[in-house]
Amino acid sequence: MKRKVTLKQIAKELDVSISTVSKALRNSPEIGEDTKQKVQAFAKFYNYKPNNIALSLKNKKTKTIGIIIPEIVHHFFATVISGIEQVANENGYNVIVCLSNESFDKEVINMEILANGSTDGFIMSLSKETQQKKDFHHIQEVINQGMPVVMFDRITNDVLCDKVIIDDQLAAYEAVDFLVAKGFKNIALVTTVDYVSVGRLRTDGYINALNDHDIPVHEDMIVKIEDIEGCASKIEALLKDKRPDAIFAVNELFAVTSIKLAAKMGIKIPEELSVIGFTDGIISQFSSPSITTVSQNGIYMGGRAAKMLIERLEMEEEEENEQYRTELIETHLVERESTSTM
Amino acid sequence: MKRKVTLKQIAKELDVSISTVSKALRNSPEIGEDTKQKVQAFAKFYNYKPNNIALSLKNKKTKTIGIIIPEIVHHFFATVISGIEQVANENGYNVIVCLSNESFDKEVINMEILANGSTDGFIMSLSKETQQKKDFHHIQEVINQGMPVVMFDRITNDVLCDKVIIDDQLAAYEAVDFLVAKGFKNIALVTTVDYVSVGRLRTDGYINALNDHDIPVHEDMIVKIEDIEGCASKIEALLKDKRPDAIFAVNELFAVTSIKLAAKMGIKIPEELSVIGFTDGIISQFSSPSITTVSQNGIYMGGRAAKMLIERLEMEEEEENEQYRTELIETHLVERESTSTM
DNA sequence: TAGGGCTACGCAAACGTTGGCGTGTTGAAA
DNA sequence: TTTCAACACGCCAACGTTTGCGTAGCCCTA
Repeated sequence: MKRKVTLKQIAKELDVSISTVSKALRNSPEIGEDTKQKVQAFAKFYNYKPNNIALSLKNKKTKTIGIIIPEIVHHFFATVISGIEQVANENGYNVIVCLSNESFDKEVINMEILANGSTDGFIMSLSKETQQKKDFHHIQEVINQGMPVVMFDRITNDVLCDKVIIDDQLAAYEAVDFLVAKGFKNIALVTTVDYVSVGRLRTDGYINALNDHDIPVHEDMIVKIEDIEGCASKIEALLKDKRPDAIFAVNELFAVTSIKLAAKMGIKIPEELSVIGFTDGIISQFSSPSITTVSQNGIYMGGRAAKMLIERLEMEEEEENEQYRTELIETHLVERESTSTM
Repeated sequence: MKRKVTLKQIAKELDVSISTVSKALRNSPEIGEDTKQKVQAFAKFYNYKPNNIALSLKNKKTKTIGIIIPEIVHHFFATVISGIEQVANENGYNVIVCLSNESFDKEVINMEILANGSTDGFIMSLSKETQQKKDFHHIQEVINQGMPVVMFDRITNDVLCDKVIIDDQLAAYEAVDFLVAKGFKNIALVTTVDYVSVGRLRTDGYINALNDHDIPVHEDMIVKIEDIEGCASKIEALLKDKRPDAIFAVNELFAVTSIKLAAKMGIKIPEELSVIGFTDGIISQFSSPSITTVSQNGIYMGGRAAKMLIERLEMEEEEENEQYRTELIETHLVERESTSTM
């Protein structure tokens, strides 16, 4: 077992000083040709690679991005990570991933740990609990310490930083508009509880769309789901009691669950019920019928977030007052089998 | 913007030495009561937290686990990460995730970068290209340097290290056995090309099961898929030409694709065709009909891998010769709607 | 009053790097 | 022969932390 070789060992072996080795390896003109040759050959032979930790300590840069998301077993978040990782890698950064599991406390702890030198900045999406508590001191603190933060998808306006989001309200509006254009009047909404920012916005879009088309908004056509466990019964009740001719669901899971329940009740899709989901993930593609959905390009979103963070990290001091940006990612409707073509 | 406070700053402010501050904060009996009080109060006020990088450098421990997987937009891998992250966190470790995108070169580069001090050990699943090239020098090198490696799912026997796998062959055998027990004779296999280790093993299980039941194995009932693009046409040909009464697919995607294609061709599922998949993911649960599948508990698998790695990391020197283990994770068949109940 | 022991602290090394600056040696020009 | 530049290298500090060991000051005892 040969441990990693250090500058010191090379120096000792070659009977020169540590700094000579360092400079020789970095091709400094200070060092003579033959010494350089000797050092470089030796280093190559022993496969010398500088120690990242030592470099981080010296440079006060870790070349690492901290990602904090609610969960990873979720297609959208996985795609975002994928996008971040790609752009990060292209720019010489690594990513360290922490999951909050929708818990405020875990989010805080993770941030604090990573903020103590492990990362140069953060890309994050808020946990449900954090959105509910509206307590963002941990994020503010990190920003105050001079670490840039980029928030995506589940964001808050209470913290000033770069953000990457889709126009949730507009996207929802367009989805509902699409349904209205098809002639549906009895459009139900399956959404999350209000404190989830994206849920709230999508709900607003739904309401606005109906209002603009002079379709009355019935509260009992709106189902707000707290957690996935109890979702079936609520949707079932909606289908039975209200008999909507279309459903707009704010995520894939709600959409596919609606479809499955409807199928079980003998409601034909899309003939008797059209369904539109949100987030173009695996489920929408492979469910039968496949689901018409508002596509949200996670890879692109992650890539943009990474780009924004890295730009800020590599900004010169003088530019540092550049103000924060909020980037809107475009969405589009992917038409599939769950909406009728009438 | 108040930057992080260091021991040195506290020392200066309080007019004591750095080591006094350090010892006071760690409650050393060497330091007088009142000095301790003063230092601790000051540190708390300024929210002092030791710098992880400096600690890593000093202790030669990063408390970080490197994860290298082919891709993250893949339910199974996401669940494994989730399991790793959880156990890692419980033990004070963070995880740094790198994606190989099925590329040998990226796998090598990622490992080399992380091995230069960024992580204490690795948990990995091989990229397709690596399995094909059978070149594992990068892994061997890391192990030689004294960093433990735990491989999961896509492993190789050419490298000695801890491993966590399911008994792919047995699981496949049982799935096919299940189909045979239902009376099917015309059982097709949709699998990967042979160099993917798990694909190969599952194929072997299929063949063994048929052999044991004296059912002839027809090569043309076996479809080997290289990449997902061309998969539809091959499966379509199989369905049309061979008219199998059951299909065993080595992953979710192949299973759901088979089902969708069959449905398009008017083949009723499960009445005319039963399908069993592998990996109990989102797709199997939400597809219609939902898919009977061999469940592979990714969370548990990741947790076990993390546990094995951490145990080895925290092993005393003297125990270090403990030999490598390969842990088998149990699978079980989840019966759903895609297999007939006859 | 000298010696011993204890308390409470500081010094310095170490982890692995980098880079500014100081310096010994050489050779050539004056 | 003296002087000076250029070259080639080493020293040292710094990044932030921990910890073994040295020691100044004090009190107590013989």
